[in-house]
Amino acid sequence: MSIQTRRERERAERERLIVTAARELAESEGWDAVTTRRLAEEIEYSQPVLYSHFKGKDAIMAAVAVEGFADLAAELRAARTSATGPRQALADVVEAYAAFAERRPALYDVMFTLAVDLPFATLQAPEALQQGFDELRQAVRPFAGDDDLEMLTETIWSGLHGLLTLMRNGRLRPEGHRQRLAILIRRFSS
Amino acid sequence: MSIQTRRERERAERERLIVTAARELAESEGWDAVTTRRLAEEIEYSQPVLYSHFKGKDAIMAAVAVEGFADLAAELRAARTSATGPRQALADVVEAYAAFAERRPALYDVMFTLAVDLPFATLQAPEALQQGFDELRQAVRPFAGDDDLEMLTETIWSGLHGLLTLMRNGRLRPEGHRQRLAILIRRFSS
DNA sequence: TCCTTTTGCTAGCAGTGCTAGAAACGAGAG
DNA sequence: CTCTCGTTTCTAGCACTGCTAGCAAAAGGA
Repeated sequence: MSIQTRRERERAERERLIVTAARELAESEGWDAVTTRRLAEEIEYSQPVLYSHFKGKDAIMAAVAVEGFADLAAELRAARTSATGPRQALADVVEAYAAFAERRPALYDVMFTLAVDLPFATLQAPEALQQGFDELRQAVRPFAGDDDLEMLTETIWSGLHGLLTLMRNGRLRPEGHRQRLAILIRRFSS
Repeated sequence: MSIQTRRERERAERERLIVTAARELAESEGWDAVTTRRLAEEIEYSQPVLYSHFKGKDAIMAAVAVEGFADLAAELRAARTSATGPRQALADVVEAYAAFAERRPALYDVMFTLAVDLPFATLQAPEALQQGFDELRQAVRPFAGDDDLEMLTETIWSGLHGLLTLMRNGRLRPEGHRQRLAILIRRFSS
């Protein structure tokens, strides 16, 4: 029994090692630099070891994304709960979301832009993702008016996501970034 | 002189052939299927011929994108000019934009999502792109209010883009799609 | 007809994700 | 302490990617 559990523990540790290495490599050099060979070298094992833990590279990326959802949810929660008043809460949550996307672009990409095989807008979605969305929903609630809260939250989220991705891909001028964010918030909080 | 011009004409024709083949292949089987070998086979020339026309695969994709900008601009213009009244014009332009993105996802991706080496939010941007953006700007103008028209247009565009990309990547439930679009328009046209 | 220049091809490089089959390792039995 | 049997891990390789050097063929001019 003891030997078995030790092995399982070591296996779990190595799995975490893989996910962490993938995330760090992606964040420092971009996802293009995350090759199976490079990753294997980083964890000091040979390539096929990766495939004994994950079905393929996509599965590793998905695991990184799930890790990211937890981080994002925590930061959104902190922003919302420390704000004074509903108007400030919405602004702060939006600000925290934008800051996360700008500070960790590679992580953000795998969470929301790249095609990974994960359930999203369903009950099977990762719990951390649902918690993160819930933070945004709570911040939006006071401004829902006649609109359906779920739909409104999704729409604001989309607007935010669009602003951030178009900015980072060079489709929008950086100068207007903050002003556009302000317009988005103002139009959705009245 | 005549021989020279004939050669140039034939070269230009072949260049169009490459771009068209790339676009059609991408639209029918996705960008993953657009490999240089596959493309070469499609145009019935060998691989290196592609590199005598374009610097690399990215340049071919950029050329496809530019073609797409012209198509989109035409559709937006048609939508705007045939609408009755400013409110309808904005709704129709948004609708036309969404329809374009949904009908031609691969083309839309290379235009607005994938990283291609093209100037965007500057005077050096492709003319068709600027014309397309101008259609949206004209439709937004009546609703600018105190907001800067340019910024407001960019913000609406981003919202639209976010809704469409998150939808297509499975991050949003398809059921609410039209409702979310309606919320976006309503919040930005008052 | 011969020569020169342009044009397009064959073959190959270094890299990718992924996998089959061999080798090394570790745990228990004698 | 040694041997055997299952796991675990590695080496080597496949089929593919974008891209390019250098040779062969075609075309135009003398």
